[in-house]
Amino acid sequence: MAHDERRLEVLRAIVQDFVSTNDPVGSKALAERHDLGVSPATIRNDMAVLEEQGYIAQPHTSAGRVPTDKGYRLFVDRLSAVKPLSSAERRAIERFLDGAVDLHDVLGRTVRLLAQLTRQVAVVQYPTLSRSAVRHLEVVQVAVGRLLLVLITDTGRVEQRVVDCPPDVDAAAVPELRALLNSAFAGVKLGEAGDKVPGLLETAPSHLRGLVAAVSATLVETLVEPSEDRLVIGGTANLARGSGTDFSGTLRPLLEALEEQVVVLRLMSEVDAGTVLVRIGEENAHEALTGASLVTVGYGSGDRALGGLGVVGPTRMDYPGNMAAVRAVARYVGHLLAES
Amino acid sequence: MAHDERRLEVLRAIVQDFVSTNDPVGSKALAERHDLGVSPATIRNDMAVLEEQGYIAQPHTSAGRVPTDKGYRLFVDRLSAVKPLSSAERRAIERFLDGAVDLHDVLGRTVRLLAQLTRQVAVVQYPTLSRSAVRHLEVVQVAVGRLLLVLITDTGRVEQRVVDCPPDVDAAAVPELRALLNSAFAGVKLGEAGDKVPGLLETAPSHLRGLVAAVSATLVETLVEPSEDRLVIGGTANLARGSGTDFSGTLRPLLEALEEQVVVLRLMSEVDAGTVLVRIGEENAHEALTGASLVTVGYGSGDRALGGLGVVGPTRMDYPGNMAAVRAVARYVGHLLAES
DNA sequence: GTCTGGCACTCGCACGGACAGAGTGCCAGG
DNA sequence: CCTGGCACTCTGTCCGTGCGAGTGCCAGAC
Repeated sequence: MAHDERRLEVLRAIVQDFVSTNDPVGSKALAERHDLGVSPATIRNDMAVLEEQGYIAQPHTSAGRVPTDKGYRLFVDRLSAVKPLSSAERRAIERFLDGAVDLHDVLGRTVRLLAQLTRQVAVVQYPTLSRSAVRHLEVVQVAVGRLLLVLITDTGRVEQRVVDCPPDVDAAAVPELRALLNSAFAGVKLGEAGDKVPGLLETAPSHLRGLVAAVSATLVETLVEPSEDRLVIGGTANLARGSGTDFSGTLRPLLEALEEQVVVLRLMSEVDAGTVLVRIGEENAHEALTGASLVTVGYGSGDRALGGLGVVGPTRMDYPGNMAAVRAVARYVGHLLAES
Repeated sequence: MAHDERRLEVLRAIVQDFVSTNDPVGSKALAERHDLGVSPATIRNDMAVLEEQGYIAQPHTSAGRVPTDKGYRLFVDRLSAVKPLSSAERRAIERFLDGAVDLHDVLGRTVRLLAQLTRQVAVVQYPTLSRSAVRHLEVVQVAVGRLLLVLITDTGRVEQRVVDCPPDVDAAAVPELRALLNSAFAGVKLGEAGDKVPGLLETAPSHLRGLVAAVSATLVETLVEPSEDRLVIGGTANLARGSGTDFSGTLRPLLEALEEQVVVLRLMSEVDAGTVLVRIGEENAHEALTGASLVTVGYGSGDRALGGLGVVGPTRMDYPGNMAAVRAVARYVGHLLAES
């Protein structure tokens, strides 16, 4: 039936117009800006149906129509063509990310890049520790009875903890301990590090056993604990754009939720590498995100995602553009981390 | 002269009232809320003088008076009594900061704490590398022709860089290199690390010389470079407080300046440990900060400041309270870093 | 059956005048 | 030198009006 076809076309036009102008869009303007081949009156009929179905709504009786969350959802699922990035954007990605000196730098650049490309708030998660593997463990005696444990993962992440130990540990024990830990944990995914501890304790020479137990405990407790995952956030200035028409009263809770991190981290934990996930308005369980949309994707080379990244913005956002940007950046970051 | 005395009292009252209510304050309200012992008419005369001297201004002909930047300056310099923290606040500081597991955690907690105590945007600088001393240098071979250099400072900061090296480096060279670097750099302030390089190169055995040169170069270039200093920012949600009366149109540039970091870092570099520095409105050279005030102080035990911390807020802020909070937190953080 | 043009209707919003309130400056008297 | 009183100014607000945008519906055309 050609009707449904055109009705969807109308919805698409409404979304596009509203996203670019931020004004409720009326039948007349629609007919002028898009050549749908029909008159405003016909469009009005279609709009009435779309409204009845819950895809659009009018803020006031005599204003134009605005897409609802449900309308955006349909748009994202069925109506938006994949928008290829411009070559300028591709070049910007390379220029921005090449030359990063360490993981912190990579993620910092990534978040700035994403914020700039999408003009939204960008969020990048550190590679999840539990999915990273141990590249190296370093032990340094920093004082009597005090060891510093440094963990370096294959994703370039470096974490350190101070471990208290008996004061009678002599200098020779440290290299021994280091060797022991590395042979036990090197290459092991951190999520599975806990399983290695019993075996390690058995094979450890008796004079080191207490030490190994203490260090392993710290390793598993404070480093593998996934709640420790970090987030880098940037581009919050973009929230204050558009003279505050979006997020008029909800800006503060949103900023709070972003700083809290825990909400966003939970959402990030659901991402898959390769599949861009879009959450629109009310679809977000958390109240502060009710008026916002998230576009997220996992990054990481190969199988499982190392972490997530994405953007947060008003429901009135350029979904195709943001999805394309997020996907492209994630892909590039994945490659970057794989080579290092 | 009793006149000047009372005039300053009036200014103090104006600042206090305006800070707490955010309404231009008139002579009548002043006479009611503070017992200055004189009538509104007399206060009006004083206010006229204060206005002529540039300490206060009226936004509209028939509105109350508002302190100018100059007025705040006088208030901060001469009129504000040091406000001791409540015991609840002291306890909050301890509760918040104790139990931090590493430097990142300490600074993260600090920024949240400051933001919460002052209800402003909080800013904490990582300990400046150039003033930190090397505690330990670690070298790990992560691949053929690729070394990972990890630097641990006495302030608990950990930085790492990848160094390319000739592919023929054998496994035995790594511990040798590590020992060499540590004996040369341990305890050395990073700002002076560059001076040690020539001596190190001379004493190094010839088969390691190339390697040592490459590693030292990376160390000095990318780690000592002070521009690399980092900032932690929190509490930006507080900017959106007060229904946006402060920072109405200037919110965005301010957020951008904060994210840019470089502006704030420059200001931070001027701090002294122990002396709280207040910069008010137009006193800030950078345009985006023109409508804001900064309260900063250096932290660090003993002589020179390791880094700075402080808050950013509207010129209409509780200076005594924020100064007290900033000072107390800095002192506590200084102790915390000294023990670790 | 479907689309189209026309028409009456409903609101929101911008404009403008009136009004009340707050605050000031000034002046004369204590 | 302070005080009470008074006239003046200005802003913010409220209300009524007119305009424009947009809709819904209906009868007629293809």
